Amino acid sequence: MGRSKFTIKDIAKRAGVGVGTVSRVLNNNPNVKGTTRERVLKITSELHYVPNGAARMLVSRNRSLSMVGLLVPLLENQFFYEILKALHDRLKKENFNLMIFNTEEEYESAVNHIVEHQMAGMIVLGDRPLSEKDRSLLRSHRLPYLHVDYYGEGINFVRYDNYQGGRLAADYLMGRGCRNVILIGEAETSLQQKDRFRGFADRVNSVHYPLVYSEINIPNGSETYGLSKRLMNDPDLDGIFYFSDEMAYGGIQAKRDMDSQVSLIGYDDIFPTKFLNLSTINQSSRRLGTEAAEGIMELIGNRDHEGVTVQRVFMPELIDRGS
Amino acid sequence: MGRSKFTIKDIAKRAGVGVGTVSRVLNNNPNVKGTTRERVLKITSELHYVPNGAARMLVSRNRSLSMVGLLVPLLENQFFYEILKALHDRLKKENFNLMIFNTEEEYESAVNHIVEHQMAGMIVLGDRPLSEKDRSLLRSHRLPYLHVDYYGEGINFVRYDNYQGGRLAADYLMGRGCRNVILIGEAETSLQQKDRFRGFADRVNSVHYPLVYSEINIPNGSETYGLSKRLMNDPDLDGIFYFSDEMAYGGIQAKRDMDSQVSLIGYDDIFPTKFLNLSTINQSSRRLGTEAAEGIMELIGNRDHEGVTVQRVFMPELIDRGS
DNA sequence: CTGAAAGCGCTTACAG
DNA sequence: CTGAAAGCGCTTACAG
Repeated sequence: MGRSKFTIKDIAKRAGVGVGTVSRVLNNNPNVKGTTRERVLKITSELHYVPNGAARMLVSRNRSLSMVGLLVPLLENQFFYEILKALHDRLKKENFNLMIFNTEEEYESAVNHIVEHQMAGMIVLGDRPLSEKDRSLLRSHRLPYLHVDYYGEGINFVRYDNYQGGRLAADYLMGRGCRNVILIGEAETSLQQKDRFRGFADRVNSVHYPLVYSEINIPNGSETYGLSKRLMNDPDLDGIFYFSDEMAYGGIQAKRDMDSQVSLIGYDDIFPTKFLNLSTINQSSRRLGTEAAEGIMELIGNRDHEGVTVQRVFMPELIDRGS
Repeated sequence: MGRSKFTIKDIAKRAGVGVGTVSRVLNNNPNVKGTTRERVLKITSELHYVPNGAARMLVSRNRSLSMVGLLVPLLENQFFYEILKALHDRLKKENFNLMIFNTEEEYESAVNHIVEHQMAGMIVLGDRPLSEKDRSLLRSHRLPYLHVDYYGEGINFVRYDNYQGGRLAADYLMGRGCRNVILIGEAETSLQQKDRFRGFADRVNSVHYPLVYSEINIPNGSETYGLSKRLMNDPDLDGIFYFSDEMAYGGIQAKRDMDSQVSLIGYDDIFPTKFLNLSTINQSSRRLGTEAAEGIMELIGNRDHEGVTVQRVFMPELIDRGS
C-alpha cells in the first residue's frame, strides 16, 4: 500500500540502476538485460508505480497524441448521442481516445484546452462555426479539425444533405394530398433547420403543387404536445413537418389523443421513432459518426500535407410509416 | 500566421523580459507593471501563443486538476446518456471537465490513463466492479472514484434502489390482475437486472398472490418485437415486465399490432417512453447524474481525509400509463 | 547492456 | 516590479 507518488528515481534507486534503464524498461526498449528488466518490473508493480503523463508528454514532443477533442452541445437531441457512440467506436479501433467538451455557450475555452494539451485533432458537432480567433489558433498549431453537420467553403466536414431531406418531406406530404401544412421548428434556428425548411419550400414550389405552408418556431427543447393539439383543431390543417423526431413525438401523441387525420413527418429516425410509427427522414447517426472518425484520422495522418480536405455529404432517405 | 510552436522563451525574448515575467503575466500575477503586461500580452496574442499544458501540469503539482474521468459502457442504453448530460452540467458549474472512456471490455487501460494524467477523480457508470489491481492503484494514488448504479461495502456510489423498483413493477401487474407473467431481461445479466427481478419475485411471494412468473433472457441489444409477438400468442399470458424501456418498446409495438390485452411495464422512464404510453418505473437520470457529480466533487475535496464515504440510494417511482 | 547528463516548457521562491 | 536559477519527472542521444 504505497503512501504516495513514486517517481522513476525511486524505482531506479531501489532497483540499483539508473533512471535511463528504468525508462527503457517502461518503454519496452529491447536493449535491457532480462534479469534487469524483471527486477525493475517487480518493483514498479509492487509500488503501483505509474509514470507521470505530463512529464512524458512534455519530453516526447514527437509522440503522436492519441486524443481527439469533441465539442458537443450535450443538451441537444438524442441524435448527437447516437453519433457520439459511433464516433467513439470507430476511434477506439485505432486507439484514439475521446475527450468531450460541452459547448453550449462558447467554444473558446474548449479550443484552448485542446491546443494546450496538444491533442491530435478536434471534432465539432452541431451547426455553429468556430470564431476567426479559434480558427487561426488551430491553424497556427496545425491542429486538424472537422465539423459534423456544419459546412462551408474550405472547411472540413461530414454531413447529411438537409436540403434534400426537406424535399423528401415535401414529397411525403404532397403524396398524401396535403394542402395546408405547418412546419414546426426551433426558435433558435439552426443551419439544419433552414436547409430542411428551404428544401421543403423549394420542392413544393418547383412542382407548382397547391400547398400552403407556414412556419412556427418554438423555444428549443419545449414540448410540442399542446401546440400540436391546438393546431389540429383547425379543420383545414392536414399536415405537419417537424424539424426533428423528438419534436414530432408530442405531435404523434396529440394525433392519437385527438383521433386526428393530420399527416405527420419528423426528421432523424432515431431509435425510438419506429415504435411510434412515425414517418420520418432517415439519416444514419452511425454512418455520420463513423465517417467523422475516419475523416479526422485522415486529417491527422496528413497533418503536414497542405490542402488535404475532407468534405462528405450523404443523402437522407424517406421512411414511410404512414403517419 | 505563426508557423509552429512558440514557447515562453520566444515570448520573453521578443518582449525583452525574463521568462518568469511572462509566466507571471500569463498567470495573472498582480506583481507586474501595467506596461510590461500589455507588451507581453500583445506578443502572445500576435503569435497565437498557448502555454504547453504538459509542462504546466508537470511543474504545478499542487494545482488541483479539473479533470474527471468517466468510465462508461457507451453502447448501453439511453439512460446512460441522460445521466451523462446531467453529470456534465453539474460538473461544468464547478469548472470540472469530463473525459470519457469507453469500457466495454476492460477498465485497466482507462484507469491507467486517469492515474497517469493525475485526474482529480473518476466516475464509473454501470454495474461492473473494478479489479483488485485497479482499486489498489487508485488507492495508492489517492485518486477518489465513485460508482453509479453499482454498489458494495466500503465503496462510494450513488444509485437507485432496483430491488424496490422490481417490487413496484410487481405491484403494478398484480394491480391489473395478472396471473401469468414473463420477465424479459438481458442474457448478460447485470446487477440491476438481478435486483429488479428479485424485487419482483419477493413482492409477489410476500403477499401470497397467485402469480406464476418466469424469466427469459435474450442477447443484449436484440429486438424484442418478434419475441413479444410470439409470447402474446399464448392466451394465458397476461403480463410482461421488461428490464428496460428500450426493451419494452418492441413489446408495445407488438401489443398494438396484435391488439393484445397483455399488461406491459418497462423500467427507466427515459424521454420517449411517455409518448408510447408505456407504464414504467421512473428513476431520474438527471438526479442520478447530478448527485454523482456532487458526490465525486465531495470526495475530491476531501481527498486527504480518510473515511469520507459517499453512499446514496434513491427510491424509484411507479408511473402508471395504463399499458 | 547501462549510467550520467542534457533538455522538454513551464512555475516559483530568491535576491535584488 | 523583475531576472536568474532550480526543479517538476520523464526520454534520449552519448559514451562507454
